[in-house]
Amino acid sequence: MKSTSTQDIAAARGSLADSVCRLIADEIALGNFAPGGKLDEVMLSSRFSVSRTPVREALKQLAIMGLVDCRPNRGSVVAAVSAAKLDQMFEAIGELEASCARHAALRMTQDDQASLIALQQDGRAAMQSRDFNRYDANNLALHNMIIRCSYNQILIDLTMSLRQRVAPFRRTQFRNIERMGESFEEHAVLVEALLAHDAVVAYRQMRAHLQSARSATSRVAPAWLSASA
Amino acid sequence: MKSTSTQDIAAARGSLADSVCRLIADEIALGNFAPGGKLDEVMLSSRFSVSRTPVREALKQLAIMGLVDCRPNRGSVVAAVSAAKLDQMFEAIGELEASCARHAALRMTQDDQASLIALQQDGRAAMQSRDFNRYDANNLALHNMIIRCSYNQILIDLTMSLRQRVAPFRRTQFRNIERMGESFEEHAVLVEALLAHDAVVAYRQMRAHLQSARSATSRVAPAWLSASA
DNA sequence: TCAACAAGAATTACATACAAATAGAGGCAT
DNA sequence: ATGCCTCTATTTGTATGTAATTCTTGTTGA
Repeated sequence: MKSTSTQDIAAARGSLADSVCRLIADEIALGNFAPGGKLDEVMLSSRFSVSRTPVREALKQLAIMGLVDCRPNRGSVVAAVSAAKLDQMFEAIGELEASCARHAALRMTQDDQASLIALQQDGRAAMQSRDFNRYDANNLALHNMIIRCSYNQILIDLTMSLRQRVAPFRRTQFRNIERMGESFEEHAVLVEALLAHDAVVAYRQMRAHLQSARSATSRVAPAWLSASA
Repeated sequence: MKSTSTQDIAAARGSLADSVCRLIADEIALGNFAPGGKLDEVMLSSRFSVSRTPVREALKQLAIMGLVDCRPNRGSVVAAVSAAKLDQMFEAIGELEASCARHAALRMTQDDQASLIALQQDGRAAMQSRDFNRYDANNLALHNMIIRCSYNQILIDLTMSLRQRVAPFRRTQFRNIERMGESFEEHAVLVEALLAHDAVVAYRQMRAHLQSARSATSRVAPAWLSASA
């Protein structure tokens, strides 16, 4: 598949390395590069029609972000995390998003609240029409909204970065109607707390919500988890 | 000053880029490179006796870590953060360390507890002898200990990384005896909660502790904070 | 037959050369 | 005199070449 062409590169402003970095990150998140798979520099450079230098810089950046594992003199592979580490990631996301929710409860504006209500209604519609994909997208949008409403760019960056990092391992947990309804109910309590500026409940509810989402996703226990990482 | 020579580079195993990355990070943390100051690639490469390639890769990595600001075609500068952003960083650290404290309360081993007690006693000695530098070091060690005791490598990495990021802006807040005593008392409550496996109090106390440390440091309001970042 | 060693192939790491873009200074026009 | 434009010099971005390390494979010995 040649979904990424030279034009994709040129379109992005800034250095080629950053563009390549984003492109590889997207491919990883989309699952086109399997975890554990080797990322050959010449393969990547020919794929994106650039030289090896920006590819190398991109790989180094991705290593810092935790998406690839860069072994000295031995090449780079897509970071394959152990089940234990994936669990730690979900735990950390829970902590971060819960903190975001608390701050969001205290800081979100009227406009934010309106957007939140709109998202919730969209989620309800998605649930009622049994549209798993739509609900999944809505779930993502709702969480991103709450994260942004923390109005702490550091927290936002950390949380989004970590979410991106687990993206390749995250298959939609909404494959059955029960989980979707459960999720919607949890969202409802959460949104109510946020609208009421109830920081304590918002925090606790977000934490509980991600806990149940965590156990829901952990059941789709996958082969692409490495034994040791 | 030629404190960093070729030998420093050779000593570190692994790629030159990673070594250069660490060296630059250290220089920044130590304040040898002032926030906002330009990081000329040829200057750095001659300083560390390497070519520009590993320097560039190191700068890219540091940009991801947030220590430098890499502007396209305009060079890299040491990340100068605004007072507002610094405050956000302290807030985020508070959230992360509080989460670590909660997990530490539930997960720390007997050995961990013994180490914690030893650290607390060392802190008491430092306070009683009015040794600000020693107390500062002890404070750092105690916090690092608690962070590690979360036994969640993701949380540990995120927290340590963020702490490193604010390091250049952190001057010791223990310049008066009152703050030191205050800090020790807060630590005492915290340690007691940790030893009792009281997650709720440990979380709350760590959060409160970092809050007061934050206001203590924010008073040494510095000139090297950029107006806009 | 299996294990260990050696040689070759492939891939990464680093350096250097070249190209492109930006910032600053100086001149010109208004 | 001031604002704008252009030219130049400096610096960054990319490409390619060279050296070093690792992985593979084939051979030899037990």
